[in-house]
Amino acid sequence: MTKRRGGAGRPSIAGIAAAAGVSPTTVSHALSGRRAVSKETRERVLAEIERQNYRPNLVARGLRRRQTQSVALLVADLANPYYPVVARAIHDVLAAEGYVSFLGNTDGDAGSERTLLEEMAARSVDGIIMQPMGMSVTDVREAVGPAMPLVAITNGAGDASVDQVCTDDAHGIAEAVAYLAEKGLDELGFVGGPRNAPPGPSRLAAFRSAAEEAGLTVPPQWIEHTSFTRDGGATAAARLFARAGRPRAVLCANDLIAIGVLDAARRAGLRVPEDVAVVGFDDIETADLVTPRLTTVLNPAAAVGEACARTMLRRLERGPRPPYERVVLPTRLTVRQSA
Amino acid sequence: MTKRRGGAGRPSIAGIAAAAGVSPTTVSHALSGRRAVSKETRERVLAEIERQNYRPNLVARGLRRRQTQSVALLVADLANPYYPVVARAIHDVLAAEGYVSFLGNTDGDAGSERTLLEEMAARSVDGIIMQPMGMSVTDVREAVGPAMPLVAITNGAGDASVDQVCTDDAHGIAEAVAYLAEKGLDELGFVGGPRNAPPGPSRLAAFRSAAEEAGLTVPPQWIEHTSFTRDGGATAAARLFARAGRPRAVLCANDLIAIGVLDAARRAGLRVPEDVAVVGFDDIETADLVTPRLTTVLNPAAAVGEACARTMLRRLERGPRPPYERVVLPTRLTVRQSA
DNA sequence: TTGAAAGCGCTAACAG
DNA sequence: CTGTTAGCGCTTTCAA
Repeated sequence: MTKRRGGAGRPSIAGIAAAAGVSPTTVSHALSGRRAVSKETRERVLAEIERQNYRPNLVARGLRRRQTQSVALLVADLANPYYPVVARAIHDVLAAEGYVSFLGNTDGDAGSERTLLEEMAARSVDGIIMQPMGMSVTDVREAVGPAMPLVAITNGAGDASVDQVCTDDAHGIAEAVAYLAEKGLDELGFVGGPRNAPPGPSRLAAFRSAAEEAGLTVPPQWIEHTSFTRDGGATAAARLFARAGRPRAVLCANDLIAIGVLDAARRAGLRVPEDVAVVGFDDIETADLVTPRLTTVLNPAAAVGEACARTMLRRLERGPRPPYERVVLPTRLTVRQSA
Repeated sequence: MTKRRGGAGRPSIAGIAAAAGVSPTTVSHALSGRRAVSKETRERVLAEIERQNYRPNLVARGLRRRQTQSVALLVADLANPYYPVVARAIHDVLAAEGYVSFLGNTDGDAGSERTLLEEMAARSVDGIIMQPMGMSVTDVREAVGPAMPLVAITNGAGDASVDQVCTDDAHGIAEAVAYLAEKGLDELGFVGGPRNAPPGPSRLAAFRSAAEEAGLTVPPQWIEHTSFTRDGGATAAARLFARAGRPRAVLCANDLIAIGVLDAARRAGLRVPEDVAVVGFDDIETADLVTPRLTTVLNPAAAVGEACARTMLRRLERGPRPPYERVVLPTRLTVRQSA
């Protein structure tokens, strides 16, 4: 049924206007509703649009209107099961409001982050949602300029000129430490993420202060750093378990690491939780499927995504002026079997 | 450091041209290299670009060049762990070639698929990669017109005017059936996906013919249909296990379903694999983490993504003329504990 | 090696 | 209620 014009591509507004005997302006307004159009005219126009199967060229519209109805979503690693859930929630909320999403994978690397940020800015996206890993929130703001709507997924403090959605990681971690302490497991280790990439340091800091709060001392050799992966966790835990004297419980900066720790424990012949208790962070779907079922801190991924999208929509409506929002989402301990 | 122009937004090519004392044309060519520019002129232009921190407006460029260096990726459900892996691979390959990805979530629904397809076409993406679920491959081609580069992720036959990347599901399923038959497990059940959505029917068909090949008869009541989710699998398997007489082994149309079947078996007090063997499909990361570890057919997600991206790149280079490609990727049985 | 002019397809300002 | 004109920021003829 599709009608094609002479040699060129899709039908354009000019073709519709000519065929309907009106000006392009009128076609535009019949479509957008931004100006009154008489019923008969509108019907004639819409009929012609239907006949030619016309769809407005959104690139041209974007150039003219100076807004593209698009949002960039920059994540560290889409293959990490936490992000797809966030991404899906963001996508769904945004799509319902007529926005389309660009997806960018940064690998948590500052260089890639900067490149993608510039790329997206050059594409005139209406906003950017990202979890800065290599860059600081302030860096990000500087990179995209003061006018770009920006929602950062963070964890903890920071008050740059950016809207933030953050999870109260410290609360869940404190809950976990208190839970372990109460069980008499007062020799705690921690397998954290990379030394400098969020949310590694902040979760470690939360762990330290929770341990202190609980009156526990944590020897430095029981704190390991690794990547946010299963293999990373396994390797780090292998080091931990190889030492003379090992912790009775290990908290991990995310579930993938924790699953790796379970691997290492199995290989080292340690029973979980009898010989060593393991607590994860995130509560990805897999956490409930491993053996033993993973006790972990629930990080509400879908809620984070939804909050990001809604915060972005509000910002898009309000324009770039302060004040900036800060949405804090709770985390809480989910007790299963591993601790 | 960022320089901003008078009242408006980002610096434009005109501003650079004026400041460098050349025409916009020359700036454009200094940037694109599509025409020779004298060394001195180029350096002057580039210096000015640097000074003003100019980045070309890609929306304007896209309108003019009639290509946007963007590709749409339409998946059924990003939260299904299979897709993030595909998406990441696609993203990485495409990004390396200077393409950016739009992400769309269709929920496997024909309406959403059509809407997103039109949206992406209206945005003049250079190509679309999708796994059609509600729509047929032919429908998709019709919806976007003959000129749109299109790579479909499919499973099995079909030769519409579309490039296809498909996995040889039948092979892996045949392997699984043969493996079970050899073990003497000749009473087979199947928990398939939705009746009409790919890859449900094709995997069921593959199962049927493999069973026939192996000389096994499969009673109709041992074939269940459900959604591609853990809950769906659990519900379907509960029905299966509630019947008088149940299969000795159950093949599933994907791993999520299989994990649901494990749930149901546990609830029904059935041991896996002793009372009932379970085989999944996809080999998502979780398959190796559940208890018992899931025997499943490996569906090479990252390879699928990479093949999609490379096929798209070739198509982008060659233009819309036939012939169309068909890349077939192997699947194979991965034996663990559940069967 | 460079520039002027035209125009991608749309919408907004202005005018009636 | 409708049309004319101008131009978003870029690239591409065409001409020098």
